[in-house]
Amino acid sequence: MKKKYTIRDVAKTAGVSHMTVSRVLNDDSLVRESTREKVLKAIADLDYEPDARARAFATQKSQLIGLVVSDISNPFYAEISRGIEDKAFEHGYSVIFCSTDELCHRTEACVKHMLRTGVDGFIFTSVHLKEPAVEKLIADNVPVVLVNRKLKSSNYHYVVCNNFKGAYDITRYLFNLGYRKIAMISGSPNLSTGLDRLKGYRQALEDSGLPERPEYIIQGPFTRDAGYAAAKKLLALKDRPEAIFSGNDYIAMGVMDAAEEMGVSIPEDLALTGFDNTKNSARWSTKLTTVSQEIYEMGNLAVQILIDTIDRKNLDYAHKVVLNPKLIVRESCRAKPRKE
Amino acid sequence: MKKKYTIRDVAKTAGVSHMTVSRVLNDDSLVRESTREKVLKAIADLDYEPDARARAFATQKSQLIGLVVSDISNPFYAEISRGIEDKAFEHGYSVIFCSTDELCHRTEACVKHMLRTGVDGFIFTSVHLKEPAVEKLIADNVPVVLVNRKLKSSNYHYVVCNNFKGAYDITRYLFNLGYRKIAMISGSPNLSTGLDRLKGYRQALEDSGLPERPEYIIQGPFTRDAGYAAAKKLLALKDRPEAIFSGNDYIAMGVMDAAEEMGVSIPEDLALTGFDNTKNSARWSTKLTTVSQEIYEMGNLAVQILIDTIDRKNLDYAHKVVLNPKLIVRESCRAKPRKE
DNA sequence: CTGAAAGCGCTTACAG
DNA sequence: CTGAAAGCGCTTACAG
Repeated sequence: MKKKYTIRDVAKTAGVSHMTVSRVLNDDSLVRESTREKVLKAIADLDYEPDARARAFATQKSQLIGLVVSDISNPFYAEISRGIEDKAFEHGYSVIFCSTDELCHRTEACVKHMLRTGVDGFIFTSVHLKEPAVEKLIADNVPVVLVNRKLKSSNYHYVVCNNFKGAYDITRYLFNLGYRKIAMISGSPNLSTGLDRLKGYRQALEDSGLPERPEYIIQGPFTRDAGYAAAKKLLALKDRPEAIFSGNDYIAMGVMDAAEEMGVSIPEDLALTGFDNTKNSARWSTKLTTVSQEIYEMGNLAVQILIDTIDRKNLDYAHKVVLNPKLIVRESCRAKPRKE
Repeated sequence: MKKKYTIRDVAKTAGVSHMTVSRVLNDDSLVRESTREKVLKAIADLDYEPDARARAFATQKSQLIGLVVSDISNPFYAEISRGIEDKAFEHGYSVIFCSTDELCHRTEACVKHMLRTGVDGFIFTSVHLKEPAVEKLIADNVPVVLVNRKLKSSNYHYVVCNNFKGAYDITRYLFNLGYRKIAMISGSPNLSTGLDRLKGYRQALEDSGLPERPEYIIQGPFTRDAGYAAAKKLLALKDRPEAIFSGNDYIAMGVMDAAEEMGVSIPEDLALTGFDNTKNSARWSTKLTTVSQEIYEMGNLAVQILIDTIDRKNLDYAHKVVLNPKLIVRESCRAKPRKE
């Protein structure tokens, strides 16, 4: 690196005190215009850059947001991250990220790591219903915003999609298409997303006057493999479901794998839906009916709330933002043919 | 936030000087075991956490890596990012990221922003052949590693895929399948990836004794839309190509769109290949023959080199790592049928 | 509008 | 093995 100039070098060059330089740097208006110009010239001449670390230390603010995410390479989270990044940048914040792979001990390690790097606040997109490390931060009044998923405990800031409604609507949609044997491959029950979607499905069954059949509900991780395994089971049932609501699009992808392997045609023999409207899900071997969330916006909003919290330390009441999802109809399900 | 204890509070509690506490914190071996225990107990009792900002200031190191990326929400870059993150975490570094959307002025803004946040070094995954902001950093001896793409200038650290070879191999593969009319929809010519893949294609044509036909080469951005537009043109030619080598998988996706629209069947009427082996490209409406790169590993290696550079300031010679790509054969192209 | 003083919480370098 | 001194480069709060 080239040799670093300090604020005092600039001051000497400009013939003022270092305090005046500091004022110019911070756009303090209490500087005579001619003085400001002298200082700006000195800054330009020396190609001076203020020392970020010194400033962070003096102000007790790093302008750093810690983003704890399930997996940055998962497109869903990558899109949230982009929403977070853009808004953070706008406000002069940087965001550091850490992937947990959904493991609580990694969440804890990430938090510790970020505390050591000195973030001003946290965004979590990947919490389980219980997550001690996160709950401790909240209890300590560290600025925290949750995105996508919620904790079981209640008083904190969050931005989520109305997963209950999304699941309810899509199940009702299948019902309205004429299906009565509707199975659900739900995500993990210790995640708020999986839980809420399951609740929505159940409520829709009830409101449709359909019985809940335990063998039609399979819970597991939100993965293609889990979807594949679950579909193999469901499609092997004697009384096979006519429609499957998948807890997310990756699960639906696994269902497609299984269906293809078992010679089950979608949508002829099986109506299939997903959840999330994952990028490109419109282009899979069968175009997927699904539920879209405003993923990017969730990230955006979270940063807004977080920065408000950091600046105002206004932790008296919790921001609870619930966005509405939207049904996206594609070819993977169509009205049930009236055979018999 | 709860009230912060300092190193001096711990010292007082433990009945030692703050220097001794500092030593314990930094695993300095020159501390008597009994003293160390006293200090550790005091740290635990107060639930003391060292102040990251003060430490960064005192050591002149933030343990922060700046990652400048085209778009974190693009799965290709998200995977590189994950490779970077994991290795960084291992070494106690955090990574802050900034997306540029391939715009030079945004690269510049990101660099400025990261300099202000005080990173110890940079990783760029998205440079154009010329990128003044990056070249300036390199000239100033700031630790920098490029990943995926190279600059035109020569003396710096980089980790890339052998794009020339990947393109060469896949073009030869098409030739060996019996195709003679092979078009290429290349990425942008001011990116090293696009350029090298085009060179590989050209060399393969030459070595195959095939003439280069200008109307068979279309250059543009690495996007689905660009692929679509280019394919519309190519497929409308009087002497239509029998095979299209797409500069990346997204372009190939656009080709599929165009082919579907124009009633051209893949692989029956048109052999198609991509580049990158994008996740799930095995599951598109037509499974794509493509070239795979070790994306995650590129990120991993880059961090290794960057940290070496930061620690040793060993900038005398440049690390140039070139990884070999691999041909992935799937159903989107098959041997040319011998008709006439 | 400008400056001298004190301090943010650590670490480095030296003394013992 | 332990401690007193000085300093990293800024900003905050006060004085003028």
